[in-house]
Amino acid sequence: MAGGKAPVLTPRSEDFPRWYQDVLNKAELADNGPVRGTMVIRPYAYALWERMVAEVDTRIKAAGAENAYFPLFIPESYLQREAEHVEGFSPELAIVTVGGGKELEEPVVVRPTSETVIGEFMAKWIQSYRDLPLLLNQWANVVRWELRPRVFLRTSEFLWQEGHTAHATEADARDYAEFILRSVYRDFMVEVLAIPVLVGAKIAEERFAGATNTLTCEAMMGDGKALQMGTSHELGQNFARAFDMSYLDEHGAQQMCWTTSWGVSTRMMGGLIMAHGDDAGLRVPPRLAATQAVVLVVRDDDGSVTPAAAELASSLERAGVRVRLDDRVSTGFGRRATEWELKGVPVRVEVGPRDLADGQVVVARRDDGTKVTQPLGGTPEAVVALLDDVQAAMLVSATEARDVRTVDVDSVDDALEAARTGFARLPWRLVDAPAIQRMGSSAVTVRCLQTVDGDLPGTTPADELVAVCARSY
RNA sequence: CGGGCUGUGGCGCAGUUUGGUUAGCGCGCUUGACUGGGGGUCAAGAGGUCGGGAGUUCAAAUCUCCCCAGCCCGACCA
Repeated sequence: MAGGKAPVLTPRSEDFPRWYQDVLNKAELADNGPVRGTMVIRPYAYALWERMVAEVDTRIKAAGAENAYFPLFIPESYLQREAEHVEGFSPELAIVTVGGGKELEEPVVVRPTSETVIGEFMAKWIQSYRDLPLLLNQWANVVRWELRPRVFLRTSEFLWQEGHTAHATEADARDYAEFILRSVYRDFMVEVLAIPVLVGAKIAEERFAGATNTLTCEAMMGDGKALQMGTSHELGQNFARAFDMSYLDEHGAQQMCWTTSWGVSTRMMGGLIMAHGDDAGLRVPPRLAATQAVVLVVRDDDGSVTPAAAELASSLERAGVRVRLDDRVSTGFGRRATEWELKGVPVRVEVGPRDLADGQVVVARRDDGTKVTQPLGGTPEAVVALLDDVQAAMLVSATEARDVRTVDVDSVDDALEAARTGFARLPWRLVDAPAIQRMGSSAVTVRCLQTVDGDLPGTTPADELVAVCARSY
């Protein structure tokens, strides 16, 4: 009991990838699927994903986009209409050649992304400048055959949201791509996930296949590596030309559309785990949590504790808390406390006979592990307030953890050194082709370009930009 | 595609070199008792075509051959 008990998880500092695997298993988040590279998302993790979907979907709708659904199967010929697009995606395509027992005349591709099908239909729907902008989104699964899969971070099939828009002008398309990045993605990640993200532009080599500009939200994980959490692309007129998305303007002249696409995926689950997790497991920020508080019956010898705990859970629910009652008193207290910690439930309310006798409960917060006693009557208000505190504290600590590992440097050598443990901010003018080569051989890449004060490049001259360099997932 | 390694209850492994009776161990699971404020203790259980096939042998997890699957490193890719 005391002392020499094996840790619940492999410590993060000992073996980070192993720790990640342990969290997936012990917190009952996911399993590997039977086909290599696929994953099974278990109920607890799926509940978190549903919360992500709800929050992101609300923001997407506020940005004016409407949901629709396009087919899983795409004619192979569609992909081929945009040269860079097909070149970028062909190595990771899953292609169906047999259907209904017969060889297909034209193979169909399992969508790796839907620019092409959606482009085809947008072209059909857009006739006039009055049809613009056309703002669509779909929630779907996509398939990109992966050789080095990792659950949530890189799987052959994953769930995501892909937005596709068409605009009358380049400026309008650019503004919208930026708006999505800032007001949908960054806002969600910072406000709900409590993960501070850098916004920036990808360098040409890292752009989406077929894009003229790729914007990104980059987060730092607990081991100092970067994770691309979301992207928003300006597609210029590449897809508009390939699919003939054109319209008549107010002067009766034919014009070509400008399009964008943007997405976030189940990869965010991996980001959540690696940005907030600790040696006791996952830590879920309250605004995301499907279960914000668990009321834990410590023990119940005379049958009086469970009803009191249930009543407390009801009052928490009435106060707007997403709460769950754990009255499995036949399982040891320690076991259950550990389980909820592994799952990262932000607040745990412990109720036992001793507490009831004293007219109080013990309230434990997951983020920093502290416990306080609380008068029974005032618990709902206290928990509501505490959830806000936890949310704020998690963002602060994640931001501090990132900033401590972020260094301003002025040489490639120093950047390589700094990238061993975190992010290096290097003047972009110092990054020439040989420098990219050198960094690449150390698995370091330019994650994004930003202005000096951390904003999107916009029209800032290239030699005033900062390149954020890091190892990445 | 090249090199290396591994397949044994749900998970992690031992046993294979030197064939030998009912194939073990830890975790998990079931049942019960005692417990209970941080993975509690004890006891009794359930669960295995030893990756697949062929062969050698009185006898194969163990030796031989073929096949399959997975993992790691390299290459490639993002």
